[in-house]
Amino acid sequence: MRIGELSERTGTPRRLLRYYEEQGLIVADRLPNGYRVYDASNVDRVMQIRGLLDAGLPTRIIKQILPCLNKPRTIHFPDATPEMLETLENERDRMTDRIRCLTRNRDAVAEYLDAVREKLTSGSPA
Amino acid sequence: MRIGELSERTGTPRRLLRYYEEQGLIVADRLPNGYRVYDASNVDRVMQIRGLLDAGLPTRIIKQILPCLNKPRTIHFPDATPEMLETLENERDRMTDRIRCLTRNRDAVAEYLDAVREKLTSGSPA
DNA sequence: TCGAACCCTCACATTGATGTGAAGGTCAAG
DNA sequence: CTTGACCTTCACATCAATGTGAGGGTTCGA
Repeated sequence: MRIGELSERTGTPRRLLRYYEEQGLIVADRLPNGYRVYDASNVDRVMQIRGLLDAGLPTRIIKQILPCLNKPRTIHFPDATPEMLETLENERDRMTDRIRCLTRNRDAVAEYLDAVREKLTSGSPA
Repeated sequence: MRIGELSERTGTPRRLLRYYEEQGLIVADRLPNGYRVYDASNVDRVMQIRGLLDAGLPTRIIKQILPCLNKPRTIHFPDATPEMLETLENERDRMTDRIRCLTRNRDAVAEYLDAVREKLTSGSPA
């Protein structure tokens, strides 16, 4: 598929697909005329990238951890340098922290919403 | 306390404390000479703001949800407009999505690290 | 052959969260 | 009174993730 279809399938502007490529997050083959071509695997890939971005990771980190997440079982250890492992461990811990923080605040918001809803249904009965 | 102490206690650059104030996330009293003064409650507040920011929420959303998270039990429903409630519900759901995504990826990273570690300890024994 | 719908690169603009520094006021201690 | 450590505002700089559009090629169907 070409960039337009990938864009539609992932809900991602073409501009960003090119940006992700520029940042080294995805690779695209080229047709003789220069058009980018993608296969189905790129859809998941882009989704994952978007998820990680939305989760707050910057592209330069995503670029580092992506290779580790690709082949779920065929993990080959490409270069696993000590620094890289350290980065990964730090990032894993940061993610855990984020999850905790997010969960705490999400629960607080949810609690508030529940309280409001209760108040509304009891306070001004239908 | 003045801005320097709050900065130290929260690990937040003064610049950002002023920025948060500018964005309406915190309020500061002023001494006659114009210096900002804070009380202890601001420490928690700032921590919470940082957590939410790090979780990926923009200041304009944080500004909206903060009033709901402040007085944990003394929830007063200041203005709880329908739009506001909708924003909150959307945000709660987005946070849930983020948590799911983050957790999935965190686990993948962790799994990778475990696999690498196992390989290392078995492959090249100490 | 023409137009529509693709695609390309290049490059400047914007937004949010920050860094950084200039120019200057305040205040306590030496 | 001066020095140093605070504080103030203002304003420009940066970085990542985006938007946007100009200028131009390709492909395909009417």
